[in-house]
Amino acid sequence: MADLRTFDLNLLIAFDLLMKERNVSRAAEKMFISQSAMSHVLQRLRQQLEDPLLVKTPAGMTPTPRALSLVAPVAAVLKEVEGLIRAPAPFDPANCRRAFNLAATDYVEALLLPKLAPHIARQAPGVDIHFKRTSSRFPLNALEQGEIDLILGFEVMLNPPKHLHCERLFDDYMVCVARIGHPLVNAGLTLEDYIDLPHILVSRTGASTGQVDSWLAEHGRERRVALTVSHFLSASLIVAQTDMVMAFPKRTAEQFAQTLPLQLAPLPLDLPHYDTVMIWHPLQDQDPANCWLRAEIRAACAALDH
DNA sequence: GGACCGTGCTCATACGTAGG
DNA sequence: CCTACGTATGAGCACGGTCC
Repeated sequence: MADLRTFDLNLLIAFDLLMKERNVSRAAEKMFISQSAMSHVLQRLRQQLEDPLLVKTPAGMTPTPRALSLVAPVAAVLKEVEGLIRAPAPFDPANCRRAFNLAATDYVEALLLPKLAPHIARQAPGVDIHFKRTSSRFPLNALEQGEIDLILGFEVMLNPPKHLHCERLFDDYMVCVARIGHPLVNAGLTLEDYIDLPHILVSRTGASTGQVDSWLAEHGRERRVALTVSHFLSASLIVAQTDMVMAFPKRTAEQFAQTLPLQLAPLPLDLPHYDTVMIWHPLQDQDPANCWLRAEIRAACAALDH
């Protein structure tokens, strides 16, 4: 008996058909080859399996006991192989039990989760979502090893490697946030007014200057950062109770202003808009579960503007 | 890139058997 | 005995892989 390296597995398909048809010509037709070719195949099967397999009798081609004993196992093997090569079943969120790990900034988390979480809880009750805070270093290893399914954040900060898939989700820009009733902001904010105010800087990395300071430095100006904090939430609570102001992404500022006594005003400086992107590994591109989650995130982002 | 080799196909035909 | 049907066999060809 030959080993698998030399055994032509296509012979098993022919065997299956020959045993179903018990007729070389009809089996050949089913395999879209000539009768002669199928006869050659049968000859090879006989050599490989060291058994006549089908014997010509007055009743037609009659299987040997060895052939009969192989019918069920060969059919089972072929069915299994067919299952292996068939396209994967579409993702079924309603019956899926798994967890997704997303690396994201607190900005994305605060903005997206209120839209995303209720929808996922309804559509996919067995799916768990774990947001993990991104460090300043791009979590490439975690993404490549499958520990993280998606990365969400500002494109300009992440600067994703070219071989990864990167999709723009929405853009945003900075506004000035102050407490409701703030006298200067109420009156309309000039650059001079803005610079004179005490500022809160939100810095996850601990840096003492931000995008605003860079812009001011380019224009020969400077502001006073009176307080540096690491979270948007604590910054918002402080701004709501003091005359300090902060530069804040407009979308989250609007969100916080719904529950805190905060108002938004245009910044008296010209900062660029920035894109929030979704990044995934090419290995996950065709994965039905990952495709589904990306579609859910897209839908949640589309709902942000409504 | 060309020579060589193995594999699997088709074509033509031989062979075996059953039925008229 | 002839014919029809189904299977087996050998020659030739195309194709892909390996080696130099």
